[in-house]
Amino acid sequence: MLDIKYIRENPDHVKAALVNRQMSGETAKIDTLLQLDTERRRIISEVETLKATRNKVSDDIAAIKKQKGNADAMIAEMKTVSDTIASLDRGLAATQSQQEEILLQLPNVPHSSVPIGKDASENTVHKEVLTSKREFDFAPKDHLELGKSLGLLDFERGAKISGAGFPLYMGKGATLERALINFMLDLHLEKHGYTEIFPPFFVNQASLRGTGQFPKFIDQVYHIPAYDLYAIPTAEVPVTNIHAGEVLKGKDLPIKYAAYSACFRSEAGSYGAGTKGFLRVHQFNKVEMVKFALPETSYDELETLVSDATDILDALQLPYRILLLCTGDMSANAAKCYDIEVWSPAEQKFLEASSCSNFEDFQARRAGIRFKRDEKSKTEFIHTLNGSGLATSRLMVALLETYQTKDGHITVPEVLRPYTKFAVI
RNA sequence: GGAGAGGUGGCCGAGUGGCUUAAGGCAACGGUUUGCUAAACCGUCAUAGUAUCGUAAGGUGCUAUCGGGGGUUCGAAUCCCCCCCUCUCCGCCA
Repeated sequence: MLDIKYIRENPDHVKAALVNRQMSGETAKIDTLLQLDTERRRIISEVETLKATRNKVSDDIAAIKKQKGNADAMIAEMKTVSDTIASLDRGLAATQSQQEEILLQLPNVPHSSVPIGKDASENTVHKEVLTSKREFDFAPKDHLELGKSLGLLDFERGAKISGAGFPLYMGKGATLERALINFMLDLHLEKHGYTEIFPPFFVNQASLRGTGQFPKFIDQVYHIPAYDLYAIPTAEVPVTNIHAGEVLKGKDLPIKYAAYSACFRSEAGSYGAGTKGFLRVHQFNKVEMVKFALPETSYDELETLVSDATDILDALQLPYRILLLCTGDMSANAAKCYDIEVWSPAEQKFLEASSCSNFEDFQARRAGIRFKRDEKSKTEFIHTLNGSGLATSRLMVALLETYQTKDGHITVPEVLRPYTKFAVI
């Protein structure tokens, strides 16, 4: 959420951000917002003057009554004042909720280092690491074929149990998945200094609002009406909200959390191309990294977040590239975002395995996450960042395909063997 | 699911309609005293909104906030209703 004061003082900058995000149709909302803001402040000024009067006169009434005097006329007068206050307060609440509704829908302002572009075609390649890219002397099988022939993955039975898009891992496939999760968590804890979190997988609406999935992206989230709970689309939601409504100490920053969770996404409206197997699923596993950082260091923290994620791919010796997303392709909550894509030999294309973003104070303002530099200083909003490190689904695709042998088996990468306890599948 | 007890500032805790601008204590911070530490004493000690002064840091006024929301009243931490959370007991249960 953007600061209404910032919008009031920089309306053209905010409108330009919308245009750069290919949302030029939304710029009129800024004018509406500013009108509501003027109206809101006008009512506040009027109603607070009346409240000050009422508070003053109520004290006078108390004093008169204490001396057994008659205050009937003042009471009658204050009754009409109170009625006016009630009426103004209703108008204020209506104006505020309209303003809030627009504010919650507005996207973040992209950082100045983000390239302006209309869509994914204008993302720029930030870095490519293809040293481990493998030349096959046979036609590589895809992950579906490998998963089926080796008995690792059973999408048909997953569909029988739950529906399409709910993967079922079996035997060494399940073990390999668990090994990947443990390997990634251990690396982040031991080498990168993150604190492990195991969060709830269901959250309330306030948490989704805090990280920005509600209201704009709520159609992507599974909802259980009977309990009014939402299945987390990413551990970002529960982990970022750990500190919702809190004032953190400057000396504790940055705070770095790493969390495994299952992730649930309805992927409404995205059936069709590129949906087979793991390429698009409703449930997947992910290790998520979340940082709470000082505003002046958050962009440095973004760079290390990306390298923390790619360390996994380097260790697994999988080829990948890092994209810097342009204004038109970046998600609404982010100020700057890198995608990490891992190479699929069978698909002959890069698959998104991670998204690392700096939200600046966008989520912090929604979730009320602040900090004080020291005892004396005023509270400021913190900067939040998060990135997958990594999602196992696309990683599993790349891993199975890259490590397949000519006779249809899988060589387990060295770093995973302590976890799998087997070297070949 | 049933019954009961609770939720007050960073923490503890008083507060049954106006005398509370939320008592008192602890912790923290600044200072005085002090050979050093400790103690004592003095002071500071919320958050947000809004208006205003200031180049700014910040100051000042007003308003709101005692788990959340609504109601009664001239006036609510206090009375009423709904909800959330915590604890105790009972029941059920993977």
